[in-house]
Amino acid sequence: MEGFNLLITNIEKHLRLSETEKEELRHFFTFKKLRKRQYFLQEGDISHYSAFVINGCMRSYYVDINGFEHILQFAIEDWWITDMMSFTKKTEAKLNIDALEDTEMLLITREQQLNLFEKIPKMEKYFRIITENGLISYQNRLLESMSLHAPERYANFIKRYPALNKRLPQTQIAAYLGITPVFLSKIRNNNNQ
Amino acid sequence: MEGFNLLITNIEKHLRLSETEKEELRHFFTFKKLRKRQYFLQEGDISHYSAFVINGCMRSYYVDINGFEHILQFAIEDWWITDMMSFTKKTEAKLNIDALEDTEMLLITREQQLNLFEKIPKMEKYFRIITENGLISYQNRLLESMSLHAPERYANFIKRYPALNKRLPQTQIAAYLGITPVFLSKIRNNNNQ
DNA sequence: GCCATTTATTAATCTACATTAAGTGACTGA
DNA sequence: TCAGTCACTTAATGTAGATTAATAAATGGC
Repeated sequence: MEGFNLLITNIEKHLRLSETEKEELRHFFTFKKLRKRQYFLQEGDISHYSAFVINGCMRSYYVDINGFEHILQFAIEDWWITDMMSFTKKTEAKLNIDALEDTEMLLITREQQLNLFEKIPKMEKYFRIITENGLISYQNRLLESMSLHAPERYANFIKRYPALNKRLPQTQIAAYLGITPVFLSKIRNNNNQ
Repeated sequence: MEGFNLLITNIEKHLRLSETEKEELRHFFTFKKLRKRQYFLQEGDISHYSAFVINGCMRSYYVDINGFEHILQFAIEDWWITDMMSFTKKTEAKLNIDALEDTEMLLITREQQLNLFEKIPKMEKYFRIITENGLISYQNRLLESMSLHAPERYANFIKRYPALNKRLPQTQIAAYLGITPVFLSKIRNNNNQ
């Protein structure tokens, strides 16, 4: 399966897998390609899958009552993405997830994930760690959004994700930072007074 | 141990425990009391413990370069609180945690937690679920902070935590909502135009 | 290779919320 | 008991960032 090794490498950052376990693991995932702009999840649907990106780029976002998009997460290669609320509780998703570039990924359903925990218990550890890290990064973003002004948040974004800054259109970065593209343009040209 | 049953009840919302397991569990936790205004964790220290609140109220907050406090989380009875980043990675905490009321809690160290996962593997499931829920609620807050105005965020806060709204001073609620107490006063008296 | 759409820039005006300040009542503690 | 702090209110003024609109540049479909 294409890209499966990337996942294995990612898992092995956190724990050791035997060859047998790697072989077993393979059967819990399915491969999927998305075209640029194609939806992976739409608001109101149930997020049956959690996705591990092999290459390309996805985003999860919320559309407010005025139709504006607010980006919660980008996911490039080696990152996980899903609507955690909908995935774990089978509720209707509030988020949309789509592809910003042609993207390849590996999918797992919640049921398969829970089966996996039975079959290879240490995978529970892997997902606990992934989830801890996700929580940390949301916590960090919340904290930044409360304590920093837009130019500083943008500076941190560049420092943290230099690749994304070059790769993504300004509209998307603005929707991630919680500002308008107009204001991001000013920040970039240092006209923000 | 005082309050231990509250923890057991909380765990049993997610999985079954045998009597033996409950007995074993007990040894992984220590009991601690805090006076109102007493620190549980200070910025720069390492968060050795994760705390389960039995009664009282705690908060975690970040102090920005201008000295303003931004509250990330309140924890009343039946809630967990820690600086997840510092707790899991042994880095210097960016957050402070202190008691808003006299508080009793049960503590576990990261080492004890990891031992616990060895000894009672299903406890890994418990903490995975707790962490998933924590991630969901941070995600939700970030989303609200990006897509709603302060009066709507306050309305949601009241709906979600009616008890906290009555119990906490306005200063603390404002620091949680990311606004000034002055502005919260206006919102409450509906003078926010 | 051209037209249509999307993406970025610049400037003028507007608004949600912050800041400062002054005043009130309530709680605290020697 | 009284001074001192603390929590809240109200009002005047200030500002980070939004909105709108006009224009330019880049992109993409056929």
